[in-house]
Amino acid sequence: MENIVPHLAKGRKPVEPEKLIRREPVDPATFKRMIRQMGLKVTQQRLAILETLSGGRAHVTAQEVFETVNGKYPEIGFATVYRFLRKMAEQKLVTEVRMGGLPARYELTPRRHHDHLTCTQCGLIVEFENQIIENLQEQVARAHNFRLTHHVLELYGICPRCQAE
Amino acid sequence: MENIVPHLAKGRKPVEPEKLIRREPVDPATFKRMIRQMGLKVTQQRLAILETLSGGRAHVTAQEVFETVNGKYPEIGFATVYRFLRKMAEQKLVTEVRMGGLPARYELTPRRHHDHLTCTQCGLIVEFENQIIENLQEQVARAHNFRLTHHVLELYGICPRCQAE
DNA sequence: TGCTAATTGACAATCGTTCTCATCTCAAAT
DNA sequence: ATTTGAGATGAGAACGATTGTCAATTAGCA
Repeated sequence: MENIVPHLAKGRKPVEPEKLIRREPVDPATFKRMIRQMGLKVTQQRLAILETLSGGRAHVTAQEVFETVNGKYPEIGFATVYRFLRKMAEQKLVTEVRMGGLPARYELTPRRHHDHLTCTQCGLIVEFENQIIENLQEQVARAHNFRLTHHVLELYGICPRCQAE
Repeated sequence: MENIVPHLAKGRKPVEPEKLIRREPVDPATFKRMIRQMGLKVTQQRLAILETLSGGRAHVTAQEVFETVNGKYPEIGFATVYRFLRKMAEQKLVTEVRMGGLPARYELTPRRHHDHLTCTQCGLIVEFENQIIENLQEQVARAHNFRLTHHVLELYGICPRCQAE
């Protein structure tokens, strides 16, 4: 059956791994600083979670983080992963990316703000920045006397490779 | 505990009812046409759901639709509501509005496309149109050779009334 | 009016996420 | 180094939204 709610097809063929956006690994010492900065205790679990967030694919679900960390620290519970991700999101150290009704994906908050362009066929995520759009959003909020706190801009479409097929 | 995932506070005071966006009721005969147009059978349940979608608050959750319809037709099951809303969303007759991790809200697809500006304190929803933003989105997609299918633009902030408090 | 596929209601199941609580551990103060 | 207590953890139950299952019902054409 078709799923309309999720903007990504369920039985989709996954995007080629080498196309996934990745980020440079972060120095482990930095992690401790980040955790202390949040006023939290430094634990093995939290370091492992940060390591996972930093090393591989940029946009991961809580489940994916759990599974990866679970490989190294089999005793970890998924509640810990969810809890820490939430804490970090509160402090804006990680950013949630929500695509329709699908599980939330998390990324270490990048220095520069960006939005996402997602392929509904293969799940490819392309990041883009557009300051003009940002400005126009501010303008819209001002016009309605809102104080803007954040926004969600997700574009969905078919990537070049999937169009070709 | 703070909830970061939903972009709306859980224990929020609800928006004043008269501020809720409403739409003009639609002629019942139109409903039958809409249902037939989708290649579906006309049933009391479906008419009641459409009536609910059309009459009151513009943006309603599936649960709210269920409860309203349930008042008139106590035998209705919520599966019927979900099923029909999904069918209509597939056919783009209704549009889903997703705000963070909160339950999806549905509205009869309006003639003119618009996006939403939501108050994270009281849940007030303001609709806005901005053709320039739309154009820029198209431009971004083109720049990455994507064929754009749809987008989600939700702005979140504090409405004037909540700022005043 | 009778037939048949579409639709329904009841409720179980699922999925992502959060809560509970007894146990454990980091790190500040000794 | 040891104590100690707030904070963190793991296991699993609970949760809320949504979807699936299936036998019983119904719309609408012949």
